[in-house]
Amino acid sequence: MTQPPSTSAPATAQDGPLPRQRRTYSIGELAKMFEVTTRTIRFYEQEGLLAPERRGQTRIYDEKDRVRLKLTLRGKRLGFSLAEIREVVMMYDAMPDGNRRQLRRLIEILTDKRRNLERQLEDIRLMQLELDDVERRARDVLASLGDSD
Amino acid sequence: MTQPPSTSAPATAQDGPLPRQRRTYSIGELAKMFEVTTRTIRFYEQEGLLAPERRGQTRIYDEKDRVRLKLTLRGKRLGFSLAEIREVVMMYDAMPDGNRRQLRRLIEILTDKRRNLERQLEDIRLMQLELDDVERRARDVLASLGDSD
DNA sequence: CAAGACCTTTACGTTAACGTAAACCTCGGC
DNA sequence: GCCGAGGTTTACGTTAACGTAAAGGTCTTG
Repeated sequence: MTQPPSTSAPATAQDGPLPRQRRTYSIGELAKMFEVTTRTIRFYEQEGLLAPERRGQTRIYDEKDRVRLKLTLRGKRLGFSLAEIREVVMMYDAMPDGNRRQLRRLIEILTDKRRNLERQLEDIRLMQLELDDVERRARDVLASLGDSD
Repeated sequence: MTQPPSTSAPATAQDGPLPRQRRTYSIGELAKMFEVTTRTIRFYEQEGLLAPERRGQTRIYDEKDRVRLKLTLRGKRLGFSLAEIREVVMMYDAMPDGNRRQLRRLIEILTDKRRNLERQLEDIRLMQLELDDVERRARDVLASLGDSD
């Protein structure tokens, strides 16, 4: 790295409503932090999951962006598509001035996701049992191999 | 369906080692059973995850095949690739006459998968908290909307 | 024997989620 | 002044996991 990890300019006295820790990040920093490529991060922006500020051409990410990315990647690990993730994220953002219909729709989606997670929990439980079984057998065979081969 | 659900011919007296329930399935039956297309099932075979017998041209699936398919689909729901699933499945099959190196490798893979599952468990827990939070906020906003709108 | 219902193979099409390459800008340090 | 480490856009390539015809075989039921 050529520059020290980017921090914003020290807050002056008359700054806004106490921006407690106004740390910012470059795209490269985030990439290393989450072990993804910069391409991935730019792609997520293109897909409407991130919207960093710009200093000239350069993207500047703040805390909110970092959290977004974290949640996005977590969703991915759970097998959600970017479209699904965006659906929730965008509705969350639009929530304050959402109308009844939108809010009910959001709650509906959330319920659905939750059902999904419950099923995954069960799947994991079953899968763990399977793995236990396979490993036990493998160890048995290994032991029975004794000192031959 | 034109034919009744396929069952094998009634076992004759001198049959093998007591095939307790020798039920068989057509590709269409399995497809309905698991809510996938026949294309998917044929694709899994092509990828080396299934190997049904043939009666002429037609595929005949037995209990073992059905379980395989079930496990495969469960793996998919957990975000495993077909390649990963095949890796475990094939090693499992090759286990009895596997050498030490293969067995150790299998156990290694299993440990890795298990780590994966643990992480998913944590991800799910966190994701559930997020969803709870979002839903709570949504309900708050909805309530605050009172009778307006 | 014709119509369905089911099966088969072959093969090209599609989508999501990036990878990869080219060509360029820009800043700080030697 | 230029070099290297970062950043940028544009655009074509790739992979997994199927979807979607098209063209044909087999059986049974009216």
